Amino acid sequence: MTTRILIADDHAIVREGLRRILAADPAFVVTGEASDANEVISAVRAGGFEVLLLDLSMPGRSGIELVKRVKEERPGLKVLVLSMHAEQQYAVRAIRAGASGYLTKDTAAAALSDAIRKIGSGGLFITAAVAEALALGLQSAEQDLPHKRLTNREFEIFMLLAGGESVTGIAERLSLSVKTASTHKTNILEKMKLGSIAELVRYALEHNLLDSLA
Amino acid sequence: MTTRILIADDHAIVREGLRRILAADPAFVVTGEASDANEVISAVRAGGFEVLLLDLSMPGRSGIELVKRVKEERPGLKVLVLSMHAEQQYAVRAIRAGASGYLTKDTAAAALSDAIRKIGSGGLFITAAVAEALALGLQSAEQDLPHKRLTNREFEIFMLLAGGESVTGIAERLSLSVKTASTHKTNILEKMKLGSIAELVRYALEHNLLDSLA
DNA sequence: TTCCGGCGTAGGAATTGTCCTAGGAGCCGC
DNA sequence: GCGGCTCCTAGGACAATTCCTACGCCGGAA
Repeated sequence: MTTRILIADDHAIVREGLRRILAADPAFVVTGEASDANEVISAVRAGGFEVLLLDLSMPGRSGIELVKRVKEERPGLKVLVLSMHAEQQYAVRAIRAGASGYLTKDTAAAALSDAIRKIGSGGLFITAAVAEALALGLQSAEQDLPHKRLTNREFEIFMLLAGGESVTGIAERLSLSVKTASTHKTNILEKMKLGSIAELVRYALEHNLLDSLA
Repeated sequence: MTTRILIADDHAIVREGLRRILAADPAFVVTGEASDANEVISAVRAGGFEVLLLDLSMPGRSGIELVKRVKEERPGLKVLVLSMHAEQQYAVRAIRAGASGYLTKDTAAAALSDAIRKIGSGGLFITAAVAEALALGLQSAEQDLPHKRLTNREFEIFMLLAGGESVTGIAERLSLSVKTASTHKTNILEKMKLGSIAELVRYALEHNLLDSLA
């Protein structure tokens, strides 16, 4: 019994490489390719495959959103996310969005076949670290977007940080101790699972929270 | 007559994919792989291949510098740079550093063979747009956008900052003093007239310099 | 009512980053 | 081949930020 696979990656060379890796295993057959989010959605609607091999560094829609849309469209379809990024937060988000597995591109080619085989039979394919992060996060069970879990004060400071204010500047504007502003900043990054101001800014831009700024 | 090739890419899956693509052409034989800069240098010293297929997917990291080091080590070796980034500035920098060609990963697999064949016989493989940018030369092209005025070192650090690295992290990665990394950061912000890391990140996103980050 | 937990607030100690300054290397023009 | 230039590098003193800890407040639960 063969597993039919759709490869989604915006780089032709990577698609071709993946195709050839998968071709080596007779249990797999690649039935199509997609090079951007729209093609993925079209292909999902058309059907004809059991596993979607999805590269998360695709342009346009943020990758996670795409996973969600795919699962809304066809909940039964298995999605294996392939990413450049080892960061757990992406993995966790991808799994929460409905992906069945998360692989980084620095894993061995053999692991790719294993992963597809595993999720094809209904399992999850994730690393121990991701599993743990998921377990820890599950009890809080935030369904909403991370930034909605911030308190009012935190959100206020979040916006100032995204706008480029330093902790000192924030403390002055809000008549707070620098320590307080810094504490909020730390809590915000922790709560939103972000590792730096750079990531915070990306988050804000991706969620259109900065429209008021030039 | 076969062309011997070394594949350098930090992602095992991508290496495997490239290997299989090249395997389809009898004129090529892949004689080795390297997964980081040190392995590349070691392999170059050891020799045994005519073409180095080098992935620059992490532009900030050791990209352009690595090309230079390779060419210092063995000037006769042909280097074909493979990148995630369509941005011309990477291509121009790579060519100036001594690369014989520049391909993005969204080009077709067939183009890869063409490119290797072409540079193997001593030619250059670049797109018309890159050729034009090169021809226009140092002056005009670099007055253009603020980020093009950055030096190679500054641009490298710019990308790391945009990616969320701290000055300390950058200093460690590049084996620099924290003071040096901080000096570069200050100079970058000054040169680009940016007031904070948040603005730097927005700049990078607006100019599509961060496509590889999700 | 009393207790609990989250929120907003900081202090002191420790870490991290900046500012000012400067030296060596390489390159270009004359 | 000698200034003069930019680039990359960093030291010392200082400033900003974080880390760990904690305390009062308030609203909901027991």
